[in-house]
Amino acid sequence: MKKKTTIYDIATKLGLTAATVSRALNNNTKISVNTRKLVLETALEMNYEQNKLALALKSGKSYNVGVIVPRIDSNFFSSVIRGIEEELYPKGYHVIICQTHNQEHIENEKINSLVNVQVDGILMSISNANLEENKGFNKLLKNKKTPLVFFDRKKDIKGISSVTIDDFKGGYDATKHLLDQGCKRIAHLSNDRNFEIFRNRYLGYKQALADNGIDFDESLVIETQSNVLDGRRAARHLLDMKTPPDAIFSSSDFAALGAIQEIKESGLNIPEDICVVGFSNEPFTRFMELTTITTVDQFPLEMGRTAAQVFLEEVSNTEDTKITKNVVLTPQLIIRKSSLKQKEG
Amino acid sequence: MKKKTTIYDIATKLGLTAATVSRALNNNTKISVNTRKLVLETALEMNYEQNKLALALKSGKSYNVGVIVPRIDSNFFSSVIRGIEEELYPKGYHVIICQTHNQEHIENEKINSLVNVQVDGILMSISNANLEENKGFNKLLKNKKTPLVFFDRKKDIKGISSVTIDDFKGGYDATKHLLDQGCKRIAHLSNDRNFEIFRNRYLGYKQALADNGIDFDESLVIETQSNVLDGRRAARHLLDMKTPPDAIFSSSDFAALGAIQEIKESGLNIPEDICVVGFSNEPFTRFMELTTITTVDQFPLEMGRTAAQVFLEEVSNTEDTKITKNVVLTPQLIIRKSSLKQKEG
DNA sequence: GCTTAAATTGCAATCGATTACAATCTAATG
DNA sequence: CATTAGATTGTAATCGATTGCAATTTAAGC
Repeated sequence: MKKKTTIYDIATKLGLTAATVSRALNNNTKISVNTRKLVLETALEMNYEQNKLALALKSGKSYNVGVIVPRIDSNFFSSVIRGIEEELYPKGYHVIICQTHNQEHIENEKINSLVNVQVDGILMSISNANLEENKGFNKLLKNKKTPLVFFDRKKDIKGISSVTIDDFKGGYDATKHLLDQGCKRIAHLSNDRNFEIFRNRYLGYKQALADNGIDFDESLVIETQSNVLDGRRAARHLLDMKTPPDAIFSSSDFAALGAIQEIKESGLNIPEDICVVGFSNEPFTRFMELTTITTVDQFPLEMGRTAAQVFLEEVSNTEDTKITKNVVLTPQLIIRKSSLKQKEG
Repeated sequence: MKKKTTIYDIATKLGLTAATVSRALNNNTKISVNTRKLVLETALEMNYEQNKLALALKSGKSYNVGVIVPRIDSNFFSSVIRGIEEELYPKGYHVIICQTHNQEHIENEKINSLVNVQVDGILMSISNANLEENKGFNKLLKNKKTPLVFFDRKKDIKGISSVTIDDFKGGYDATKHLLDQGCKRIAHLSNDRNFEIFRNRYLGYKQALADNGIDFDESLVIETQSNVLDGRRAARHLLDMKTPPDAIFSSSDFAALGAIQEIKESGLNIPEDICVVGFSNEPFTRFMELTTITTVDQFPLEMGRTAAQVFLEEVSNTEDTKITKNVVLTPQLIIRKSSLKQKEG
């Protein structure tokens, strides 16, 4: 097995120096036309390929970017990652994937690990609402040369860029839509509101109620994980109330689906008896046969692309002052059967 | 901004040599207990972290593994990747993601690119049925030091490991199930049979027919892409036949969904008039309200884990002879409403 | 106290590419 | 023909960690 050819091999063959070969290959400093031609030809003929590891060591740039998400096997996160990969690969970057499974200590570990392999930047959706208490994270913060970009689940920290959607607007629009449908008693399946995204959806919900003269009723807000079973449980609880709600706005499509299943099994009709709105525009919400689910699209592909662009801007910034961007994408309410009552007449 | 501390910094501080520090840190050659203790303490105190890039250059091992898939935003592939990441991270590897979008030239490029950054191995699901004509791929083949593991969409190439499911069995079981339901005229939505997986599902389908005395009818096999629209088109075509089929076995859940939509809109009932079976156990097949979809589970998480294990075996193999493993997982037919006729009585 | 083996530690090369600085060569000018 | 600016190329250090071999120190044995 022959080893890879290096610039030294080329240099030896041509009676030159590695330095000259390097310069010729990089089209860089003044090199005579003949030498350059000769070097390029020989390089081609010897199948030369630049050793990226050597380059990385010398330059300190690995051309790797780390992406940290709670999990990759959800449509939302995999779509974001798709966007990131598509945007960064053409610029020469490779994308390293890390999952946290929503566990703080794993998040810590992965941050450390990525910093340790000298990624040129980290794009992440946080799993730990108290990220600032995180040792690895703080080290990253101080070390300002490695750009950090939050997407979706961000934390509002000075000097850190982020790409999110306007979750407040998403929550507001969803709720307003339910009000427009004539609903008066709208429940909300929230999630851990230590995370900005869930807090903002909740706040949007509250504001929409307030703007439309509906009293906020805390008993109608239920903290729910993003899964079908939890959605069912929450719906069951709501249906068992003395005065059940006439609509549910869920901050998760999965929980919305669970709610729909529970409601239907109770013999109630959607949207006639209860309207339901989810959040994320997961593919299955469109695939439902009877009751396609109204939801809020977060444009994950776009979010990934944008996060990547922000990273590129930061990493190519040569100024002393750090660039910080906080991009907020606009969500879109997608109205489907689960919340659209027949117009009369 | 202070730079990272290196073994030289530690050495200087202790009046030692980098070599000694290195050995002390690696617990390796004989080093006096005192020196080791001193070095370890100082390293801790100076926040020393090994520079992985330097290590990578010296050792030739990057501890990065490349994963190439057609796209990441499908439940199947993202689940495989999840499995790979979970298996490899504890062993110190990072996972680099590449998408091909089923385009040969992109696949080529990404293979080259990964080899170029000296990944320690590549796990891939091929996009190009003629991969052997691929320059970058052949270079990889000759260069036997970098393990290559196919998963799912493999090519039968000597010396290359693979992890797949038994697609023949998957196709056979699905078809047999339909026959058991009393179906006599079973159509098959296939896909490009230059890929082994689709060819094997097709062959399993044919064999099940043959074993049960049903004549194979080529006009009932339709080549279909894995998406809803193509499934609809194929179903339309089948429904328009003089003698429409009484069952459809689709090698894709998405195409199966499209078929179901088209069939229902034609006023026909599932499974009474036409039974439908898909392939992959995509989440939505379980979420259908009226007609949950019978499908074949490919255990993607397990597939990813296994592929990673095969890689680990290959990479830790010190023998001269290359290990080659071809693991075949067993698929599982999951029977749901779309194909289960009411038992009489 | 001297010899010798064993235990530690140091020296220097290596992995490949880049680059400041020095050296050499070319050709033009007076 | 000598001088000199400008064009090329070479020298050597650098990025950090590892490791074979040499050198030194320590301890043991007589």
